[in-house]
Amino acid sequence: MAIQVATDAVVFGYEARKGLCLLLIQRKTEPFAGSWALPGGFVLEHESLEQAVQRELEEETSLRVNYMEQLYTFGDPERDPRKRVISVAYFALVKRNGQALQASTDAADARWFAMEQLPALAFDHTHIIAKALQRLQAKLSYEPLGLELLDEKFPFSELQQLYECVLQRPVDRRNFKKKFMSLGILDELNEKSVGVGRPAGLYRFNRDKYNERRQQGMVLEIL
Amino acid sequence: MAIQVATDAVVFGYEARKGLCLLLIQRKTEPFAGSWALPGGFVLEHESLEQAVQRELEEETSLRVNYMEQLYTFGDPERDPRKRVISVAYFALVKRNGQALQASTDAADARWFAMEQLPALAFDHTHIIAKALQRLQAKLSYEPLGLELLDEKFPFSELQQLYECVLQRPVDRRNFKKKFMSLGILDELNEKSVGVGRPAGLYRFNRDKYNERRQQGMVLEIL
DNA sequence: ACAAAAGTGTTCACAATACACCCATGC
DNA sequence: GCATGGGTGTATTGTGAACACTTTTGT
Repeated sequence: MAIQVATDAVVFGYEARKGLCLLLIQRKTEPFAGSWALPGGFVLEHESLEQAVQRELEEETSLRVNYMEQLYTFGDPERDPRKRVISVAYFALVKRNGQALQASTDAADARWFAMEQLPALAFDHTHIIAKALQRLQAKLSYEPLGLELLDEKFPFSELQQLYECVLQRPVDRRNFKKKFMSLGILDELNEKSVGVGRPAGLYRFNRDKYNERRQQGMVLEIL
Repeated sequence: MAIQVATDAVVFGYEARKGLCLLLIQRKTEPFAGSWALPGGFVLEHESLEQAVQRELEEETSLRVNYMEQLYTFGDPERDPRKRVISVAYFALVKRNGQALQASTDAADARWFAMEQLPALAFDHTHIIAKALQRLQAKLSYEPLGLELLDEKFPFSELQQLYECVLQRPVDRRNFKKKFMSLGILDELNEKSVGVGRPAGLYRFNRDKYNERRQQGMVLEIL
């Protein structure tokens, strides 16, 4: 009997109200049927690892992600109680606006959970999530990953709140804006947000400028 | 037919004369028999991934490494011409002083190659090595990994040369020493090196102090 | 007019950089 | 005494951090 290869996706979303959220599915099948778990499943013979994660994610939640990278491979012989399975975990970010979740195929349900209110999880998924959160926090400081979590257009304060929420510490408004704007990857739009208080200018991520700077070997230290 | 799981080890060594070196083995078996490749092989049913890399490394080269961490998992369906194999690559550092290489079991030969003079390699190993080198360069800047490549006792200039060699740029002697010493993780010994020119003071890595600082959440930015 | 959130500049302290001369040993 | 590499300090510049008041809107 051979070793099986699976993938799991740690998918983060962000909402101003709930803060950082995580996408989980409820398992239909043993082991851990009924438990909440990361979306994922076995890799097919002829697909790449990336294709496998994306396929599983779509099958289980009908979701398309905005950013994805490999996180880590978990291979403890005891991580699956039934057989030997190693899992290549991926780390993903998604803009939540609009996209509805829709459980299907292998999942009984799919839901967003606030990071502070995660349910008990199957396998070693708590461990995987911890690693993903570390990665997110680390990368946020030197890559503009936060922009992958926000809507197309957003007020600057939302970006700041995202940073504060993920890094779990306050961020000075003026210093943050100064530094972030100096990266030259945000465009200010001629639109204002609505709501209570003074309307805020809206910004948009300029991916072209970003790629340009990257290619020039520019290091983007944000915090 | 299932997917197979293998591990590969990218093992770096350092020698003042040759600079950064890489450990390669010559394959005995198909595919790519006779080619040079990274040490590695299939994971057994009941061992962890780490155990697998270390076992393979010992079988093929009789070497024990000094530092090891997971690098990345390579899963392109075409990476092995015969069957589907995914490989979990590890990144390792070894102090070269003394330890003799000894090819055995699965390897026809095992040798250190200077990074600038690598032979043609089997599979996607060139790609794996490129990723490992990136990782080494990146980590060297914020973790004292260089110390895992040097002898127990070393003159400060050797550490500096190691950094210059890996990062491929000159480093100012005084600034480098100031910064590195301010980390408080090196002990100066009452011994001097011998050789041509003025004898140099010898230093030793104090792992206890290092772990202490880490636990205090200290960030070690080196360059 | 008041509550709520947005916008904006300056000062200060520390850290990174650049830089050149003298010292100890072996041959 | 000369060649080789080792050792050290200071001045300048740039960057990160701290900090408070005014503006715009809705109610």
